[in-house]
Amino acid sequence: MATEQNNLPAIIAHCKEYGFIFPSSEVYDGLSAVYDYGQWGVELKKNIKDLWWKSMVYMNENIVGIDSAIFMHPTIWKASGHVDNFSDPMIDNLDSKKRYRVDHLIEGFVEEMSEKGKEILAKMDALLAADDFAGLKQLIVDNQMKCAVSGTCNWTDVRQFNLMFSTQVGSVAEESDTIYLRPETAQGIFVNFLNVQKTGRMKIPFGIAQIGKAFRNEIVARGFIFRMREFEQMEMQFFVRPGTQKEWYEHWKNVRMNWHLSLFPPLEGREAKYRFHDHVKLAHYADAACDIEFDFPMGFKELEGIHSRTDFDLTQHQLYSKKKMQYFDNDIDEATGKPYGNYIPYVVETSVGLDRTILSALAHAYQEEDLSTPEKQDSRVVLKFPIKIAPIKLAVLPLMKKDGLAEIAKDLMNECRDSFLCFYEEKDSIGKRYRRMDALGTPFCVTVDHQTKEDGTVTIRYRDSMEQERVLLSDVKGIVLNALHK
RNA sequence: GCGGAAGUCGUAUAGUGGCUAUUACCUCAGCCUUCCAAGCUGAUGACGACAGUUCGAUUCUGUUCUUCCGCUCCA
Repeated sequence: MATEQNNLPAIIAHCKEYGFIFPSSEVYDGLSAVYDYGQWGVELKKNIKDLWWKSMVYMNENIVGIDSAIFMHPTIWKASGHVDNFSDPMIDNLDSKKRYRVDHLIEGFVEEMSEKGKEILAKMDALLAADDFAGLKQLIVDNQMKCAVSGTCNWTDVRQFNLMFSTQVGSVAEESDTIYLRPETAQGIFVNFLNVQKTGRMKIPFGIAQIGKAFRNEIVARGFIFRMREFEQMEMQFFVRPGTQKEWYEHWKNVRMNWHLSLFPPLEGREAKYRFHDHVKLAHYADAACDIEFDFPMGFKELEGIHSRTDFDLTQHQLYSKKKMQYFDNDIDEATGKPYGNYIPYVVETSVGLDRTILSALAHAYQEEDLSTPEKQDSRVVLKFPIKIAPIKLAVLPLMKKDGLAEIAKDLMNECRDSFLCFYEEKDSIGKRYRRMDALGTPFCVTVDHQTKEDGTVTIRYRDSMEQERVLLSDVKGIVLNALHK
């Protein structure tokens, strides 16, 4: 359980005030559950993306990346099951305010019936197939199906909630021209499975990684950037020989958990911020699934999903596209002494929400520290980002504008700027500038003073400890690079 | 989508059916100072939006948008 208070409102305000994340279209009152990344948020996002990409693609010779289009052939979403599963007719009870999936309500109703039940189910299937919502409501009312909570038959009309955004391609608005914005990035990998396997001469087991936007028309989108209508996923589909999926599933569970832990190691004396949550009820495509959950300000919530998707997706695409999705495995099966031969690979998926990872980083890093002494009340807000994801790595601050200190500082900026993002500031007192950098999460500040002109040293000040030490001006770039690559 | 609550400068706040809408921090310009939010002078900037009632609405009413809390949903 989270023992700290929910500081999400403070984080949201901080993100806006310091240029990390703004409500989208704010001058027009905003757009529900859509946010824009500002000048520092975009750096944070980019750094996290790079870390993930490096750990998945660069560190594994059998994993390559792609970037597939957001627009895809409409049949893909029929094959994947999204057209059917994403658009269930729903009905609300007006007294209890409970919402039901119509098919669940009716199936629950007929559960204890025999002959009459089958009759009703047959009717329901026919009505569902015909998209006859009025008929479905009539069926519910005629049979006096009651809400389990309120016990009444006071129902709204049957409504359909399609969680996929649609748009038109081409000038003629016929149904065949309706395409969907992808609700997940995975299908872009599955439909390119053979392209990548063949052109990359990939041998199983191998993986395809992708970072990209996906869109879901959520009925309820809440929790700042936790659940947005437009969001970004970082995911990898790992293709394996059937029968080995279990061990690969366990392998990726561990690898992915360790990635999160390496980014945010557990603080001493504190409970772990991450945990696994195994799915008991599995989705239609999976034979094993779990979430990596993070202790967000609003409690433990899903950050990443690890799913063993079997051969469901590739089989479906083979069925709908009428193209073979199989792989020829030359390795020798010890049981038979012959090659494994043709098969449709099984898939283990790791899929992490980029925006959620950003929120987890913010939640982890955001701290209000009391620095009061007996003489003076004082406090600071500091973002303790790991150096690798900090938007600005180094702030260069001349103690004052005069006496040529600014020139030395600017020379240092020019030396460092092609290696990492630097920030230059000469306004206000040095203490104020340090605190401003704390609020942005900048790990290092160096101050150029008069002594610099004499002996070529500067003060380096550390964000987390607030300690300062004297180092050679010529060493500064190396110190930052060293910390960055540790 | 349902129920509840709330929207005042960038942030946090005060207040009002009627005078130039309060204060602090922030931001900007200048002076002074120079190693952890110093000081002085000045400046920018807000009643979420649209209607209605009214001589007059930021204030009352309605609608709408957005946010938060709870439900619901979560392939």
